[in-house]
Amino acid sequence: MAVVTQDRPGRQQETDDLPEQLRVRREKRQRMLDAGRDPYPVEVPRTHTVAEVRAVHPDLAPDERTGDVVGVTGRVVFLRNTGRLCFAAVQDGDGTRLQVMLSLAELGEEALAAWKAEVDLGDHVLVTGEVVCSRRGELSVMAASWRMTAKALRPLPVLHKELSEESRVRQRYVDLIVRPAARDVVRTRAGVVRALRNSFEDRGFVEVETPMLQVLHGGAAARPFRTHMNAFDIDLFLRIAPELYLKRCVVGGIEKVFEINRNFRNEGADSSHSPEFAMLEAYQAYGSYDTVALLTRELVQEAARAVFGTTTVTLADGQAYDLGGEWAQVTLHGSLSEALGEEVGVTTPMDRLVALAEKHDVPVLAHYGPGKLVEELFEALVAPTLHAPTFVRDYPEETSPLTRAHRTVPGLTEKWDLYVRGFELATGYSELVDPVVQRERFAQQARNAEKGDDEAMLLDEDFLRAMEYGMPPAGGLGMGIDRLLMAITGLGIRETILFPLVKPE
RNA sequence: GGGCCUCUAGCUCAAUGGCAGAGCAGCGGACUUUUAAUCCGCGGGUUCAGGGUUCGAGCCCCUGGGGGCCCA
Repeated sequence: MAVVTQDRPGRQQETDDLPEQLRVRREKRQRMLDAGRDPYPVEVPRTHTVAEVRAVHPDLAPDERTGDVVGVTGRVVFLRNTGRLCFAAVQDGDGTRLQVMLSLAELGEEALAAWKAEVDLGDHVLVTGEVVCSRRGELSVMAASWRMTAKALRPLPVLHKELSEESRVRQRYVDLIVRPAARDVVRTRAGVVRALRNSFEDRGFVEVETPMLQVLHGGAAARPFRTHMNAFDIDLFLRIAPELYLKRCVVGGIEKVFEINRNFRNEGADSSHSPEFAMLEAYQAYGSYDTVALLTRELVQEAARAVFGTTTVTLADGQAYDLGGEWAQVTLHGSLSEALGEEVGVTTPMDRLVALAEKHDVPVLAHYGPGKLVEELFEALVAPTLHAPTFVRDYPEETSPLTRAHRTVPGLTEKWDLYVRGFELATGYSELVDPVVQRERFAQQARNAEKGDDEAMLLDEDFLRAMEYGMPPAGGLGMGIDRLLMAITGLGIRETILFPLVKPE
């Protein structure tokens, strides 16, 4: 792309309006250009990363010289311009720091003066010289030459205090520069996703990518985002779940299939919800909710081991949290009955549930059926108490329209939710594969929509057609990647997502 | 949706209704061993926006906006 720049009479005026520190840096950049020194060179002769220099010379004695000449690059994070011997620390991309020293004797008057006049905190520089150790015992590069590799036009924030929470999120690039923990989260997340893929690979699963732009949204109970496609002049939805497409894959013979990708839900944003979030879904033909429960536990434990080397993870608040071993299993109605001190089951009448809800200050909405109300009671009374990883099993048919009926208890489905530290981390099912029953469930959803349930699913005729070709029995699971990061790090969701959505400034 | 807290210099934060400040950062000067160096000097503000009360508002009141926490 060709960019035409020209000096306009107003240019000086524009820079006059800037805060002093931004103006000063722009002027330094211009002075470098005027002097024929490129503040943004295309290529610089880096010979070693900072970490490599540190690895080669781990234990130099004070004042020791090595004879090794290296070229290191990094962002200047410490700057001490004294008379004839200057000190700086550069930080490499991985956060490793190294001292550089610039002396009148080694550099000469002109290069040293240029360093003092042109280099600010935050600039990227290349320093070439001998690896030495300072009199105070600090591993250093004694500069024989230096050059700017990228002039920063904005000052770094104070390096000794944390950025405000809002700045961290709005300017994550700055957060990443100044806060090692922010960089760690990025690497932890990458490690977790890699571990998940490895675990699936080991078990013979195939990774696929299914549509994010959908004519009909389905596969979950949630409000969707809408968008418009100009070429076909049709409205589309951003997907709320990949489920109905992954099941089409299973129909087609991809018997072990998974997808890790983004879902979009047009709902609130708070410390545990993001409108776009990364989701894992997996389907296993000839499996059931029991086999995917085991798979889920192994996925989480293998991810923790891959990233931390242990299933006992240390959370952000310093608490240790054990994800190892077998995990507890309770039933939805059983755990709720225990919390209520009164037996409730799938046949407990609506008026009794409403009375219990009122007693415990749980709001009852008009379109709630008994199943939905039981779940609301559970979420209010039981979920927050489930600290250790716990599978909560056997949910009402009413709220699980894509799930197979329980093999022994009428009115229930073979579904579990996995709770960790009080929040829902994953969910699993014995999938419904009877197309006639599936059609009836969709019809019920349509009736719910008419009663005002804006999370009700739409009837997907093509999905039903796929089911009518025959889908083998299967277990399915879904797990939020962001939630998984929260579970093993103890961080809020805005810390696990690099660039969470924030309202425009 | 409700309640509470918060928004001031590049960053992090102070400031009984009475001259808008500090640390770091910046600018000028000194310093060949500094580690958030030290010393001398200097600049830097639409106090989130708009309205109101007042002799006088960063502070009190109202409306709106951003962020956070708690509750539902």
